[in-house]
Amino acid sequence: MKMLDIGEVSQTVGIPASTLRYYDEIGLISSVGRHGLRRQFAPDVLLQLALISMGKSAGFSLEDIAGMFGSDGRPDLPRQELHDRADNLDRQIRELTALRDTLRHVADCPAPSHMECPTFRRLVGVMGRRRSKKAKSRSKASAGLR
Amino acid sequence: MKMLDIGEVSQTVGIPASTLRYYDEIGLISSVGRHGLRRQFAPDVLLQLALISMGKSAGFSLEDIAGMFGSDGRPDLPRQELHDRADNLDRQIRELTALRDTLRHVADCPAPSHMECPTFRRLVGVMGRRRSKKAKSRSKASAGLR
DNA sequence: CTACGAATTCAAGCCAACTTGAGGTCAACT
DNA sequence: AGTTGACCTCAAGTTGGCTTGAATTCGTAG
Repeated sequence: MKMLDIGEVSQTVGIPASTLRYYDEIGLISSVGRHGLRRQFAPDVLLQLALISMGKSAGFSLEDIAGMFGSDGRPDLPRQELHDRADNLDRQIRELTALRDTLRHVADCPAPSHMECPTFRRLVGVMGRRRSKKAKSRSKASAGLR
Repeated sequence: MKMLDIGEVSQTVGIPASTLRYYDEIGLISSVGRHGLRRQFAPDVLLQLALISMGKSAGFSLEDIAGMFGSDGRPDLPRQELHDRADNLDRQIRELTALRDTLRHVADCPAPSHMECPTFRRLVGVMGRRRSKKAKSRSKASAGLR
């Protein structure tokens, strides 16, 4: 099995080696051994890093992400928790869509202040409703509160 | 015009008063005056906070968000920049969707390690392609790199 | 065999985004 | 007039996620 050293991984995924070392340190990824001093990574790490990147972009903390997939590929969260997170993502996707539309609107709408523009207010209104607020219970990231 | 004091705003949107004060301090929102010592906010602030919340959930920094809408409701970014950000959001939405699906899959798939599951690999593959890497050029937030 | 360059460790530093705490002010109610 | 409680300021502290720097260790190419 072809191993990668940190430089190759870094090159490939565009993440600094220092960051990869840090991820290794906190157990988010793990090297399969050493060649001399040098960490050797299995190719799977590239997949893991893609996952991590997605997770971060969803606003999850590194700790959360570790819990979802584990550095070994096994999640240590119960199924229900995972489903909940997926549901939160659904909500977040809707919000992002609204934000995207709002941004496009703001870019094109000639109104001097958007607070007065009905279209703007409607777009923002998409997310107006307060959700049940039990959200922050566990890890905070799920509610995008960071 | 009915003004709100910080406690009401805090209550309504579920953001601590300390945070609102902080936002005021950095100019992300602004109070319309004081009643004695107390900041008074126009009701519009609720809309702004909704926007801010969406922006954060998209991974934008507070500074970025300020640039997009301004505490006055006027963006101080050029239209093109706003459109670019909207486009980035599109990409991010796709990633989140993939992550959501992956999460659901992980919750339900019986395979011992997901690295071996083809469905998993395909899902993650949705985002595999490196985008042109010019991404981080300006503010870093747009690429969801934080 | 030696030099090179890529990797290593470890401690310290940095930034954003808040939070906390001490001590003070003020409006409204009794 | 006095008490209450929500608000205020300002400085300092905290957390997460890295980055930086100095001193060191290797493997490989010449």
